[in-house]
Amino acid sequence: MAYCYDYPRPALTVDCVVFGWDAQCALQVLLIRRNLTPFQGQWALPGGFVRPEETLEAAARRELQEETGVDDIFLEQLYTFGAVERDPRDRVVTVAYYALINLSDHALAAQTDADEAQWYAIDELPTLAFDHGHIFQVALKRLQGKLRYEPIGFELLPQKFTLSQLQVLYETVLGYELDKRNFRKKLLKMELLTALEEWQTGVAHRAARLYSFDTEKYQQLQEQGFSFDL
Amino acid sequence: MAYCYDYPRPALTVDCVVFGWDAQCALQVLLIRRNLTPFQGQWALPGGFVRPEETLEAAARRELQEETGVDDIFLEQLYTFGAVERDPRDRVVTVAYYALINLSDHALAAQTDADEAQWYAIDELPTLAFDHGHIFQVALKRLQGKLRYEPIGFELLPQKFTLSQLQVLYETVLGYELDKRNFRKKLLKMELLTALEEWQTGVAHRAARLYSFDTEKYQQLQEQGFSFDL
DNA sequence: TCAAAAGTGTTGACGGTACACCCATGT
DNA sequence: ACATGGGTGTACCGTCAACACTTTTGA
Repeated sequence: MAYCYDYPRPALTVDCVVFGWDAQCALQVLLIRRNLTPFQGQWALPGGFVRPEETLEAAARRELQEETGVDDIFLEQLYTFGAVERDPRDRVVTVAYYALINLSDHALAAQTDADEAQWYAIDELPTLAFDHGHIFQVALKRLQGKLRYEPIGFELLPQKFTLSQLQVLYETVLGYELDKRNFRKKLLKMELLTALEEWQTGVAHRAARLYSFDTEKYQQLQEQGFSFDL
Repeated sequence: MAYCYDYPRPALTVDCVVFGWDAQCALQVLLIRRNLTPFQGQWALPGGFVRPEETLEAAARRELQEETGVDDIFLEQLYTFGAVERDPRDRVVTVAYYALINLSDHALAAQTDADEAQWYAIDELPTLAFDHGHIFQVALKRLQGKLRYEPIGFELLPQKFTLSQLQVLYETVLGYELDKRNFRKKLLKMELLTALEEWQTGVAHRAARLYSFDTEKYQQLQEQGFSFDL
């Protein structure tokens, strides 16, 4: 396609806030160390320029793959940031995405370029380049908001999980405690969890039953007007 | 600022889905007739290119002002649309906003350029240019979703309104009926409405009391963790 | 046998829903 | 006087929150 519209164009990038959940039950964010100016050497969200022939989401997935080896994960558009001075060198508008991933299934692969990628616990983040600190805050707030009324917490857990793991996830992300009995009652009544005939292993106490989230059932119920609510 | 990043750049526009509510209690959308190719002569959402020195929201407000004379209204980012072929001539990414306005207070001013602007009832929309039909659908769904848990319905009404007007607004936008007594009880219990010593005029029956929405009180309550819920 | 987490029910309070009639006003 | 919408209360039911003990297992 030709350049039909002759106006000066802001540059357009995508940036990803990738949330990970590990076996130590801490919420983490994936950062990369920049090896280009500006902010060379500083930590930043993975991201990069949108190419002319790819959609925004495709650009986000490509950058994630290139910079961190992460593939095939939950990814959703967050917000588009367009402050004029957010990049000191040029006008750059960025479409931010947030992603959810469980660290037990997706180890960080070797990166294809020289950037260093690393997980940081969300309460120990270094200072981030550009307005990435702000973008992270918006993403965290969105995650907290969505957790209660959409079943996205399961994206952070392994496919098979215990109810306690799920509860700790909710408590950690939301930042407050939940009653064990009420939590279990509410979840099981929704009938979205499949109780497996499998149990937790490697623990020094009674093993908990494993469950899996029934995506198909959720879609069915959703079409009938059901809406998830923690 | 110089062009520091040497990549081909998609063009960047903003488009606005402006919802209006009129005295006939119908939800409307503001459209303009295009006088440029592509889609010349077709109806489209108001919008245009983002200039290098303005934020996205500023661009949206400027385009609205230029094309429709509309000023100083509720405006919020909706979503960013980046399908590769959404503009047949060039790669154009658009950041969509939605706006709410009450038609009794804001008549359509004379437009500063030659575009024709017009309100359409949302169930009688013409075919729209580009993917604007899709953008409108997304905006409508967002409006329906937000109406229930944020007090944005008041943006569509005049500053002083009756409880029945508010109820009709909710019923129309949400698409289902509400119980009069329960609706009033719930709203008044929130203590967000100020009962005025003023009454509806020009009706051929008992005049209803006018209320106004107390924005300050809402902000106070919000800081204390209160959340609006229809 | 001890430690550590798994698993399980009941009660009281509150909020949601359903529902019908009289009142005020203008024509 | 009549037509039109304005305005009001109660009873039932389901959902949410609070709360403590027994069971299982590995060390």
